[in-house]
Amino acid sequence: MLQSNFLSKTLRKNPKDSVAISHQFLVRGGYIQQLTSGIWSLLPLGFRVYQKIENIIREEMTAVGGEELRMPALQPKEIWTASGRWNSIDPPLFKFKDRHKKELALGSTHEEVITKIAGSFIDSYKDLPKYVFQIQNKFRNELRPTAGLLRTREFVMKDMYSFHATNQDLDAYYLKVAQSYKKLYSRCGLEAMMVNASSGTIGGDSSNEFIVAADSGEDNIFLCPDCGWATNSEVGGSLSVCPQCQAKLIAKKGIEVGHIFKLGDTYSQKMKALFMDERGNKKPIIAGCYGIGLERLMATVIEVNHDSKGIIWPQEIAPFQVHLLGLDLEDEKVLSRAQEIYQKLKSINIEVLFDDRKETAGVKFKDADLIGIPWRLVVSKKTGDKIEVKERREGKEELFTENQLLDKVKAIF
RNA sequence: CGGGGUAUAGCCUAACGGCCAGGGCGCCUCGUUUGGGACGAGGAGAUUCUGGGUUCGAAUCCCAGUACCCCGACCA
Repeated sequence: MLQSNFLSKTLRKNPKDSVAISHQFLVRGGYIQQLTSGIWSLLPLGFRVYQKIENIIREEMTAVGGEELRMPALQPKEIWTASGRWNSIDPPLFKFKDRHKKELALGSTHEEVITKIAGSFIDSYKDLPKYVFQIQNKFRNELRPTAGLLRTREFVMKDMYSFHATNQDLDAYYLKVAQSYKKLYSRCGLEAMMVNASSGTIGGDSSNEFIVAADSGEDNIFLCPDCGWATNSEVGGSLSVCPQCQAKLIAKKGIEVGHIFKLGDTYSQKMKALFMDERGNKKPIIAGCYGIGLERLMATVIEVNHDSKGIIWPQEIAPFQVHLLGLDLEDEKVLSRAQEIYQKLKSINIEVLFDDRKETAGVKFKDADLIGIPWRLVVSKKTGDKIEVKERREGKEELFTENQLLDKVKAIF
């Protein structure tokens, strides 16, 4: 991709009212733009990162047996009155009427819709278990959106739902999903802790949150350094000692990047999603649900992967794998050299962003730091027929020949 | 929703109640530059959020509305 073709531009100054680092760098780097409070566009650069995260999540959910589907954002009032949540869910639904005066809502979560679907196909214990997920826009009438992408009113969520004949089967699968969550966060460059959590208005028997430690986070958690037990202060209160091993707990701030629930038969009971067991008894289906907010995950990555100059993307979700800066491009020899490197990298399927703009070296370096692609290459008069290579995170510059560069790149990606 | 704050060009901002709302970034033109946000000259770009009020005179003071931000609300 040629940087001269970008729609967005970088900004020198932080947006006026911005506080969160991720908010500042995402806007300044040209990744996102605000439409109105809590509602954001993902610009081409931001959308590339988003798509990488989406694909990682899709892969991991598929790996634990999930089948992808898509449920509607527009939902009728009836299913929400059936579950008893039309007026009680928090944050509230965006509600409105269609031209026939029929009441509708924009879905903030999909337990109602999926329970209706599952109930219609699952008749017997022989039909269980089943696992489905979607990656879809959610709408939440938040009291107050905050911090750029960290809390918004419209966002994309991966929501997975599992259906089981027994609580034991749910428990086993729940652990499996929890493991896949850890793996997925790690692929995104994050270390997430699983903590005991409140189930809020989703309901159910118990739930766990995945928290990434960050001073900018708004969740307070207590963590046991010895056995790894952890809880959100919402449920744990102000504990000082681990209930499992009596070690002294550590208090930390963090960002919630996922929440999984053992719903049990909460929705199946209310919405009559029943199956017949081995003895011919009708029973409510046992369910679990598992959610991740994608834009929040993206912002959280930046909260814990940046320096004073800009973002430092982890390899797997960077918008491009390498950033090639062409300096002195008015010099024919340098220009054709840079274009040659650009084409060679593309021909071995490296995602390369080529800064071919008519800008000074300083501008290109500053923008590269801000945008945060993990590997920076420079071709200029000074580098001659070599290529300067620098890792965004480490910051040491090395001169490579073309073959050394190609070998290195093949080894990394 | 309760509390607090802000609103001046695409972005960041200045302006005691007093001349034509000033500057920086970005944008256009010309020239000089070119390894860490270059320099000079010229140019375009504003209903100072909206509506009322006070005043000889309002970006500035008052009232109302709106929008956005921050703290609070068991939120992915």
